[in-house]
Amino acid sequence: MRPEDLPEIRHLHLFRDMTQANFEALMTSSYALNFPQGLEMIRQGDPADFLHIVLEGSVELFARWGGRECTMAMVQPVSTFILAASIRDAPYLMSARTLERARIILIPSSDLRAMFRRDTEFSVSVINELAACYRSVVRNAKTLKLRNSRERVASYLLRQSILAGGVVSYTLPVEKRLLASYLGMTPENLSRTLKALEGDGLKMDGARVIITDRAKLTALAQPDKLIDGPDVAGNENGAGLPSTRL
Amino acid sequence: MRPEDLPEIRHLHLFRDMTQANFEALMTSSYALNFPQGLEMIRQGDPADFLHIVLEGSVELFARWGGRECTMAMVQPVSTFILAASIRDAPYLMSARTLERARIILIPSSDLRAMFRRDTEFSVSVINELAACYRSVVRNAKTLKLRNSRERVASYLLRQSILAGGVVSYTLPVEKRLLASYLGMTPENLSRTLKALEGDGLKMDGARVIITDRAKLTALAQPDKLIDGPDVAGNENGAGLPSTRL
DNA sequence: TTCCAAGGTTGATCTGGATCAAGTTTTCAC
DNA sequence: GTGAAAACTTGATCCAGATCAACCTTGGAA
Repeated sequence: MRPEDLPEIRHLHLFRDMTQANFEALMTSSYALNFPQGLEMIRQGDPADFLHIVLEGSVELFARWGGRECTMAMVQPVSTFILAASIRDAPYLMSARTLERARIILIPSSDLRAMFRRDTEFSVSVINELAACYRSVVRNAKTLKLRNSRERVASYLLRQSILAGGVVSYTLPVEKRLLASYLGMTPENLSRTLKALEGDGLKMDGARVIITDRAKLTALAQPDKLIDGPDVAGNENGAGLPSTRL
Repeated sequence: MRPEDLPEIRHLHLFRDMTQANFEALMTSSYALNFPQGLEMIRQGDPADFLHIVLEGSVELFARWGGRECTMAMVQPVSTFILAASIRDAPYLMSARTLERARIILIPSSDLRAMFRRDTEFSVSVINELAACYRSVVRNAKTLKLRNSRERVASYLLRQSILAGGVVSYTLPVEKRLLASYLGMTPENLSRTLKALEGDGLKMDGARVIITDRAKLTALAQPDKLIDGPDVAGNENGAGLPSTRL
């Protein structure tokens, strides 16, 4: 691991409050790996031997069943992922692959489990982190069950604009095919939906999003604190399924 | 609270490992309530002032958005629910109503948060519980995104049969309209789907499920450890979204 | 610079599941 | 027991979104 990696990790909510000694202990048993683009570094079903942290690049969490596959989340730096599996010493429920060249920290799950028995502040951080992850997936499930695809697209685009600081225009952080899968629809349908949203306050130019009439788009998306966030408690971004940042 | 309530609560994984003194402290600030059927005791968006435990009866967790509503989980005794919201001191993401007359324990969230700073074993239990809840919702999301409604119905019915001990015949634990909403479909569609599954190893008689050809039904449902469980680690049943027990 | 593969769009068609509208059965309050 | 409301079923129809197929666009790699 590079020395400059440490402050970035230490800055995460998960590791912020533990003692320096314990943090260093955890880091000495950890190591960093550089993965090429498109590498599947976690296969669902495998034992969760490591907690992962993305330092650079980005990662897709996805699920397979039978021949089908769907995107469950995209993880951007700096964030942890698959915390729950490491903690329960259980098989990964999702697979992970790099979306681009990525630098990943691996922390042995067993060290993690030993640590939160030793460091109370760390265990409190883990609790907060897990609770935040849980709420994040619940929000996700709510969107899937309560909204149709046009509403999911509109609320996603608005949320991204807000996360970027309320900007009127921004570039999609991920490929459209990936976004489509995340939103539970086909690429074709996303393409058509984006086009249909012109006239409802949206304009697309390639991967560029332009909100031409925020009021109109908002009326359609009906954003909701309890689905689109933000969560009240300071969640930061060390989350497993950061739907709000996707 | 009645004295006979205590052992039942103490038996939950969440409270099993804390010291007796701390358990008693937590219980003295808690109280029990009896709710009539159909009462909405939690409204999404309200502050999560209490952790809830169902001792008797059953509870539906559901979500609303705009005019729509959907069932997110059903909670059977003895289980906790809305743990994550209490811990984060955040608004409930879901509403809850009694499905029948129910006896509920309320534990003040603030006491809960204070307690896991004092009792390490308890904080470990909370961590395990939250991780289990998280994985439970992820499984749920996987079913919703990867399976069509027929597959969701078939795998649900098989899972129930297995949870009941691999029985060939059992009674649905909940009303069909509720089950339909939980499975993300309309009552009409559930009704038709159940009928269509006759000939694939299933026979319905009112609320009674009869598995006439397990192999055939299994081939159709393609049950998967990573969706339908059980989880490897001993999860018991003190979970927030116990999809495996619904 | 050119070429090719992958991503994206567009159109035509199909279909799973929703919706609407009657019935029928069950449940439960009186 | 009886009546009324709620749950459930069944049929007819509709539509959102999937699928299939063709084409265009973009971004690297040689």
